[in-house]
Amino acid sequence: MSKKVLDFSSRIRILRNISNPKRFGGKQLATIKDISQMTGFSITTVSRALNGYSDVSDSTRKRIKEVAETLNYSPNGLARGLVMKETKTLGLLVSGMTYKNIDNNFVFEVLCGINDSAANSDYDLILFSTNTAKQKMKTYTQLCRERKVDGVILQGVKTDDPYLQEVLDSDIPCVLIDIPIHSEYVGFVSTNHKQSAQTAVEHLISLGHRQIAMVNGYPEAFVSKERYEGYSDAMSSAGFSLKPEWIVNGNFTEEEAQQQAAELLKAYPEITAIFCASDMMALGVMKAANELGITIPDELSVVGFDDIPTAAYFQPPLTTIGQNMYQLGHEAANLLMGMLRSENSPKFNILQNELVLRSSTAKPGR
Amino acid sequence: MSKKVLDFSSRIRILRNISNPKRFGGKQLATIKDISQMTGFSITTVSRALNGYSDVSDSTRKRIKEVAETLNYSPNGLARGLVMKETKTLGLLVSGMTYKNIDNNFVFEVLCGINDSAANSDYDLILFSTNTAKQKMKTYTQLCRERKVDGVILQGVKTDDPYLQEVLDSDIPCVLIDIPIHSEYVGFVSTNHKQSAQTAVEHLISLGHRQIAMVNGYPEAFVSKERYEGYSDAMSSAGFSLKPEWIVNGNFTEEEAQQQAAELLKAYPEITAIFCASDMMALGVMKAANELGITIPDELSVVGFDDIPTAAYFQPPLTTIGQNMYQLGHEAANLLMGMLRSENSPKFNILQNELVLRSSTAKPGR
DNA sequence: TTGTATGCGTTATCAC
DNA sequence: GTGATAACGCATACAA
Repeated sequence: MSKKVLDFSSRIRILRNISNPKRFGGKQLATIKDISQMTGFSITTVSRALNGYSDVSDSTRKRIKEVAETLNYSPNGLARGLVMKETKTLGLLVSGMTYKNIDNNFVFEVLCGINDSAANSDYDLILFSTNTAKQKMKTYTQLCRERKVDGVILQGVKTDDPYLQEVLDSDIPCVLIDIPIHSEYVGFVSTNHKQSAQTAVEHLISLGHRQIAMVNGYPEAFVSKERYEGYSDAMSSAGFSLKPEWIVNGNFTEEEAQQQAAELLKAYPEITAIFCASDMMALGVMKAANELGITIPDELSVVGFDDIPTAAYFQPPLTTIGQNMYQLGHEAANLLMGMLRSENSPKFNILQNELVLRSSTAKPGR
Repeated sequence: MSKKVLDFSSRIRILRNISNPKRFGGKQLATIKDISQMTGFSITTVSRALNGYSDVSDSTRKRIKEVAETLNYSPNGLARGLVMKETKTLGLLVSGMTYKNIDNNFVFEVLCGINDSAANSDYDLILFSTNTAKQKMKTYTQLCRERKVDGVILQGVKTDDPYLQEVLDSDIPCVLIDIPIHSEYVGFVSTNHKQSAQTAVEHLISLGHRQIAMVNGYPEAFVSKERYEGYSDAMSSAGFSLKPEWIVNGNFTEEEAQQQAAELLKAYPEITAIFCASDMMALGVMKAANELGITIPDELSVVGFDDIPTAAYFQPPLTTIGQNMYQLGHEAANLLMGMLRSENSPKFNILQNELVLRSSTAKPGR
């Protein structure tokens, strides 16, 4: 029995050398086993020496580290992850990383924030590259479990995404961006959308505007709901009645916003200001106004949301609500890593936006 | 002997249930072993059934798939990678994913292209989050080997980066963006920088300009060398002498370009046009001109490079060389995956840029 | 301080 | 068509 085993294993060993089977990086990489053989110490000792355990003599450690160096040893993260139950990777499930979103810095800024945060830790990021076709095969949860990420950040998923609930129900630590849910394994980051919207509208009101319309994103989005509430609160507080027909959805795209705004401005020429739920939609509104011969800000004031880099270059430069997306990503990653570190670390964080005054708003004229 | 083994293993098993040790996702995840036990088939059969091997009966496969479904089974990518020598992940070593680069869509577009390409395959992306501090500890090669990526895309690394050579020397399949090196394991993608620069300058010449300066990036960058050559070729071909003092480096930043341009324009008021190696630097140049009371394009023509989204909103809108960064990323990923698939797949790809005419260039006036 | 033995979850080889 | 079993590279409980 014992003999047979030896025979078999040695046969394998020979085969392995002869046939040079497929292996990582093409050629054979050094393992702790190799170091063990070269130094004469057991793989246990090698492992502990390399991992900085105290119960190994200085001379041994020195020798082992030397050999590791000369062999150009790198630990195998897969093997380590397999036994450690921890991979030091964060999953990123980010919508909007596709061709048509290229003009939208939003996602990139968040990404930079996450990346910078991870760079200061020992985590790497894994970007789940999925499209609608692939999504049908694997749920978000499956992606995370196969890759064994320690936690995941979700950005741009819709509140009614069927897979979202599955992630929330799972026990994968998770941080949501702009979806306010927190529980044992779930946290979130967001900004004060409602209050910011209110501030934006109050700014218009303080300028003397009374006839203020709104171009929102789409109703299912959490941020749209919040921004709408801010708008309506500001209007109500000022004693103005809400006109449902003055609130349209531009689906966060420039084109739809332009079209919606054109109809709005034609049907209700009394409108003197429009609050938009994104800068790109504000751009659409400005284009619509332009085509109708309405000058901004003299005849129409426009406020955006986001403060994308381009907003400062619009004609006229756009007054908008500035969101610090970089910080949002940064906080998201920090929050997640905190959750991974301890049970009772904070589960959410709400950042404050600020009104950026430029030249697209003025007193109502004409 | 045999008995002792059993004793020990069962002790472990008990311990494992009692102490509920740390495990992925908090709770126990189903493995093929569990499926094996529930169905009564061996783990070998389960593995083959799940992986679609033909030598398993239909009824068996059906049963196994059923149980896998109810157990909510997901394969463990770590274990699989360990034995398969393949992880289906591509590494991304991208510089410029940090706070100060937020305004630069360049990186994001490349990323989108890579991401979209990966989305149509079975690869995921791993973003190595490194900073200067961490870089001192681990080389790019070490990062790749630890994570066992199948290949890596390098973007924004400098030609003189000490770690670059190490990656090239390693046997990790690798695609470089804008560094023209190819060998057995190395490929690259780039655009026709030199010819595009030439085209840009020829455009200025055809407008009647003779006194054309250049604001370049920094000398070590491959793209800067190429763009300089395009500039000098165009000048030489037109019979104009090159004035070294008219060629300055703005280090690809708006600020430095602005400063350099200011000095240039003050020292040589005869200059009627400036070719810039990036749009952000062109913006700096335009600001410098503005401050000196030089109007664009009447008194000074400016051409940029990149065609970032904002360029169309500059005042005046910027004439520039349009690079399709999305496509660049897309091709990079495709190239790499092709190399992973077969030995003799193409190793490089050079995309064509195009001149985008806007309003920052005109006939020399004054 | 060091070594032995076992397991992490999967695939591959071989025998039946 | 199915099942033992070795192996991937590493970490760890325990014995020595």
